[in-house]
Amino acid sequence: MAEWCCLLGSIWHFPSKNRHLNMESERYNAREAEPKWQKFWDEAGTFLTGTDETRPKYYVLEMFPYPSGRIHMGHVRNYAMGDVIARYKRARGFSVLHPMGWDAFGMPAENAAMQNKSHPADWTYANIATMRAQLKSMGLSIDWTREIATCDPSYYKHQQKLFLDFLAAGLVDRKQAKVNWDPVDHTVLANEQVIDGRGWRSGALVEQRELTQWFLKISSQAEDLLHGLDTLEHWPEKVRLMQKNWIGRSEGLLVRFELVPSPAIETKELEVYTTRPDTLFGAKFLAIAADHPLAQKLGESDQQLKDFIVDCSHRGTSVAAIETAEKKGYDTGLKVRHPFDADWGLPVYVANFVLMDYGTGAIFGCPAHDQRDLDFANAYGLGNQPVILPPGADPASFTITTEAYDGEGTLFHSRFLDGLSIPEAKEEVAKRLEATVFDGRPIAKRQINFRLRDWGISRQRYWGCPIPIIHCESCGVVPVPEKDLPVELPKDVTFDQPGNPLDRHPTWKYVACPICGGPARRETDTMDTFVDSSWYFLRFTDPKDQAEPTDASAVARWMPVDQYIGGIEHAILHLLYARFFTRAMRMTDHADDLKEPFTGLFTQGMVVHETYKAKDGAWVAPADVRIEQTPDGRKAFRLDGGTEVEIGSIEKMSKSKKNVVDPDEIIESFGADTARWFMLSDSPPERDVIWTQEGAQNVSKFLQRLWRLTGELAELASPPDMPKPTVFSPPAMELRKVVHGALIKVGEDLDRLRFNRAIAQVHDLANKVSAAVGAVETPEIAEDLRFAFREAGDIMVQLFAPMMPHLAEECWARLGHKRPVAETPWPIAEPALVVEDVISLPVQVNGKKRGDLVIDRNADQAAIEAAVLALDFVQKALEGRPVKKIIIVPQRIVNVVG
RNA sequence: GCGGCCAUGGCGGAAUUGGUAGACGCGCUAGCUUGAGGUGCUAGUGGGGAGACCCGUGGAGGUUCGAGUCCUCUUGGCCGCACCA
Repeated sequence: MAEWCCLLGSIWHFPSKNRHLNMESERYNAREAEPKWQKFWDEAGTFLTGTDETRPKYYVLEMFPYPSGRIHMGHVRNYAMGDVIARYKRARGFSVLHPMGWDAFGMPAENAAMQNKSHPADWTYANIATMRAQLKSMGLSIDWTREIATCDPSYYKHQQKLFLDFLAAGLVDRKQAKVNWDPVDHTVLANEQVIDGRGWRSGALVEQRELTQWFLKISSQAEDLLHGLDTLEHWPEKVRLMQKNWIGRSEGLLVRFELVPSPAIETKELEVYTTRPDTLFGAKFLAIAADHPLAQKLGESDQQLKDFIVDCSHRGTSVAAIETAEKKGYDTGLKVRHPFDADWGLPVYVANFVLMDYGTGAIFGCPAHDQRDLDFANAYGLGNQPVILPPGADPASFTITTEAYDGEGTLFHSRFLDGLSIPEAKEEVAKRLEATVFDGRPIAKRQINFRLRDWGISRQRYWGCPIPIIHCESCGVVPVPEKDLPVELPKDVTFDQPGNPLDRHPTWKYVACPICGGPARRETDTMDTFVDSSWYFLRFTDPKDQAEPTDASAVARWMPVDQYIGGIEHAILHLLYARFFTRAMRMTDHADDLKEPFTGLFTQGMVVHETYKAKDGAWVAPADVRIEQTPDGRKAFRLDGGTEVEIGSIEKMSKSKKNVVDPDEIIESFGADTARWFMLSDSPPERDVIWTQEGAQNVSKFLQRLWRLTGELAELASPPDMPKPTVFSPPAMELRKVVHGALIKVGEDLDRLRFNRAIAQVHDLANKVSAAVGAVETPEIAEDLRFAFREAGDIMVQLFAPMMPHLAEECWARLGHKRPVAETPWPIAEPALVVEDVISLPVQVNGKKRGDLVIDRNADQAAIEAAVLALDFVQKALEGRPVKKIIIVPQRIVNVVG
């Protein structure tokens, strides 16, 4: 063989001779290998949750899916990311918790039941079975023994217990409230579920209705939820900011204005909330919301006002309506006295821009320093009086016409406040008004306000967690005794009419009162499904516990979640509710001393795909399209008929535009490893990734290349257990440096979730290892080089194992290992290998690179300076100018200034 | 309207966080191999120039020995909130 090689020496420029044979004889067959290894891991229990308490724990969690029927590419990306982390951390020596469950309650199951005349439970569990099989075909390192479904009584039983404990702890409220009523779904929606005035699911225009509802008092935790954000350093800044704005804390003053007595009204005062008490001397009017009690009262005897109020309630909630909404008001004829001057009367208007559900539903208007107030004042000729003088402005000439000034400045035209800064003036006004008594109480009170409202959880639906309450005619609202939990959903329900099947069930809702035994009925509302997902991550720490929702020691062991991964669409709702639940569960002794549920949060981008449109305007699915590279660029043709279709814009995968690809088909044709690798390569994980058929093919080619390269390495490598030689020849040393360099970089990248970079490193490593293999001229190579090839093969496989676990196992076995790579510790880099004795320093002259200086790594400043000045390209670039300065950044760069 | 993010070759994107711009991949070009079903390999590939070199990170300034990175202004795109007093 060696002789033959020498005879045909030139052939070694094409080391592919071997490769070619490998390629023909043995392609990697994902379709066979993937199920084989999935079965192996499953039977070996490789991914059961680590029980070794001496190891540090790592809890990695992807947002659990709604069982809609089939997984989509977004799931593939989400779970591929989580799985890479889980596998990597496991290899790094952590005890890993990586569970999976189902967010299984919700309206689509009821909609499906209506359409198919089936039961929501049947539909849901069938979907779960399908999707579980699909997820398993991805080769995820999940501990399936911890699987939970929120629609299972063994789960919601504990949720009912939590509700009762929250109730006892004063964290639950039942009150009449104006709610968003979805007339299509026949249910109440949270504010957050109303988008542009429409139901987030049905798209129907939402109506306002007064209903008695159950609320979780999330606003009681507003301050803590806000402060907690500061501790969440490993959350995206964007999400923290969104939550901060959502909570919407403001510091202000409640001020009671004395009403000038009028025959129309008995009320003596009008209370407003303001964050700008400093501008009180710029006040020109008061305004109240159309649904303010005072406005309602006045409207009873004033038809014009009544008409105006009705007009306000019809105010559109669409984006366009708000943008074009004019400031409108109605003068009530009432007057209030200025708190600092009883002779100063201010008119009271009903105004369409004042909101009843914020503050007190009443404001004082200072037109000069608030744009809305100015627009209003200009419309009704109320004038304006500037009281804040911008820095450097002339007090004699400073006026406001159409633009309010809300910046920094000094008080003027404000009597005793003149000359103060805004904060000083706020303080002074607060102090004085707190000391002023009207009608037996201070006229003003400091108050912190939040935009965050309590969380209404009542839903008039069947497929949700029943609220464990019984309404008794004599005892009132009675909690279901704990021994009677769970309150299970009745199975015999129909969906042939709109509304809540529980409410019209013939027997289920009629029960005896647990207290008096008298006739009573069950609460027929069920919980918002966001409740289900607000504590599932805690349940995962001990999912089989029959007695309690959680176990303190399990919570202590596993919580918080170290890395949580999901879509940005949950930035506010789910993540805020989960943070609230963590607090509420801690207060009711269900969450140990847990402060925050998720230490690290990562919001991944979407999977997008180009769209295809036929001549007749119909969308065409990618599966029905063939892409060709033509001299005129990429073109798309229908598979049936071959007519060309237009390649349209790249959009989020959606059924309506048909630009979806089915994970099953991808896994069937390319394998899970290819799908996983594609999802992680090129695009940074937080950005959108564009799925293309060509891209998947390219990944598949690279996968085959890794397989062939591993085969070559297996032939060149020493046995797995060979001791490390003490001396290495230059080629062996070179290879080891490359391999250990890649090892360090991939580790850094995976630590920082930079999967795209880690993948680039694997590509680079494969290129370099390939070159080293190609440089071998004879199969009889020295032991030290054999060791280097052994190491190169092992480490290369381990580096891509988290991303392509099935291929990695197959390659690992091919390299002669008996134990699976999934159970092999991460390799340890030898840092000494990465340090060069001689380094190449880039040399700049006046900031422009002119060449490199090769010099001993430990050379001192003087030696470097001397060597740099001796370089001819430096002298040339200096063009005879004297050297003013030489900047040496150690190990980095040299800059000669001349 | 308010707040935030982003802008780098034909494309996706790197850039040790103020230190060699364009790693890696795609695409493209040339050649070799294979000869039929999703090949493989080698070389090249920011722009200009024959060349030493020059120009280049949306645009205009600035700070610095040195700026894709920091500051100011500006243009374009994306996202969140939306009359929250």
